[in-house]
Amino acid sequence: MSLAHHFAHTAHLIGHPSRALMLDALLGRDSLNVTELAETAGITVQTASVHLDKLRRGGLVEMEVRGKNRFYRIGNPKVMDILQKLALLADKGKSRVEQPHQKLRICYGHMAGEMAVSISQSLCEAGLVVLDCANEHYEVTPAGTAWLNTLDIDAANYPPHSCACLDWTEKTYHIAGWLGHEMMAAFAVRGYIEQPAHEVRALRLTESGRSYLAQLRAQT
Amino acid sequence: MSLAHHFAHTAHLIGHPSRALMLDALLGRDSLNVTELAETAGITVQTASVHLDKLRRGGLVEMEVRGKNRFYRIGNPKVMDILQKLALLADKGKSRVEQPHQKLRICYGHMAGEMAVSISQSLCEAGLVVLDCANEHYEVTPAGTAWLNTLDIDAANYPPHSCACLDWTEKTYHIAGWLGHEMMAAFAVRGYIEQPAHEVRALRLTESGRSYLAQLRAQT
DNA sequence: GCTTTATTTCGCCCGCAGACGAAATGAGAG
DNA sequence: CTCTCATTTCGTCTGCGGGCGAAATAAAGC
Repeated sequence: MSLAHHFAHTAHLIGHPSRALMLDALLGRDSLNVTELAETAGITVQTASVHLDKLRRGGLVEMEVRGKNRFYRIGNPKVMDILQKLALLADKGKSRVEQPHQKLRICYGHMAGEMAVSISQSLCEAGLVVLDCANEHYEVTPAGTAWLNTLDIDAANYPPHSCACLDWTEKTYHIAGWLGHEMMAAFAVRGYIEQPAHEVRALRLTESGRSYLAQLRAQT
Repeated sequence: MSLAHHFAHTAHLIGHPSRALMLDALLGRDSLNVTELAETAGITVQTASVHLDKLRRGGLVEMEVRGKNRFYRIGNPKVMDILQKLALLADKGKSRVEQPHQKLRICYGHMAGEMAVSISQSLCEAGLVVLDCANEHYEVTPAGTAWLNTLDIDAANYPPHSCACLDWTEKTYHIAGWLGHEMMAAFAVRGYIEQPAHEVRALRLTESGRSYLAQLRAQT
């Protein structure tokens, strides 16, 4: 009576079309406000409001009041995990994705996961960026600026430092902010990383990406 | 549009009270027929029938026709996993169950998981049972029969061999069939194993159980 | 063949979750 | 203070999914 109640409640929250659409929208992005979420779900704001409140009390999303906006985000990595597993169960028999590569995940618009952490460390060791733990940001060195130019990224258009993000599972910092965003975009364009079909926030390092990083690390 | 649809559908199936109760009932036992499941969920047979059909098409349960009965069971270990994770999300903040002990799980009425595999291997090494891989069953040796007597189990009441079950995750055999069932019951009565509250098909080896097994292993 | 038992299909009813409009609250901006 | 924008609360309506009774199907026993 107790256990069934528990998982039934959570599943019921996820199982609703409108709520599912909002959760889906939150998977890729950092955080969205009520109006934006209502729009993506195709419902009015007041309906979205009660839905988000239920999701929040169910522990599926977190809310942060910023100004007159209320931003919602998926605060718990377990939620991502569950949504992914649920989706994989749905089309069983069709796509036979056995072990979803969770080594690279999109973390609030930048890259996260094991691979991203190791990438960040590689760049650190190569002297392209410097991690400032006290202020929780990365600073781009002159060598780093030059390197970014080879990726068609002009560091002059951005602040001199970019946010460092503490990964949930890895417990180490990795590059976030504008640098993380641009890096991910550049890597994706060049085919260094790709997003497998039917995967939530999962990225895969391609063969060319692997060799590129190896070459980068060798230049140190 | 696609991904949200997928996990929403599966979650919707789980999220219904009646269906959740039936899934819960299936978690502990091997397989149940429609009538039994309807009774545990507190609904009529015809309603349970359509629910079970939905669950089956959703890939959450499997059906086996045996005589005029149709037995349903949870065929996919991922489903157990998901139900457990969903339940853990539900009462987050209350019970702080961080790492559910999945080392011992009830597998279709017998014991499974790491611990069960190691128990089975211990009995093998102690010469109490002999694994026959070709026929996928365990044979009870004379020494094993004597040992079972100390657990108030009379091997004479049963066939000379008991099914061997290939564990999903462990990829090795462990004792199933009547022997697995009786062993689990005997161990539970003697307090060697216990079922933690709020846990799905999870068993914990108690202190006395640990020492009992150590003693058994030492007798070899 | 008929009977019994298990399950599914049909058909209808009903409650309530979810949807929106309107109004209230909250939180800047000027 | 007022105006505006974002969000929540209130009140109300409606669609549809889940529920059951009745009937159809299936499978075994006699």
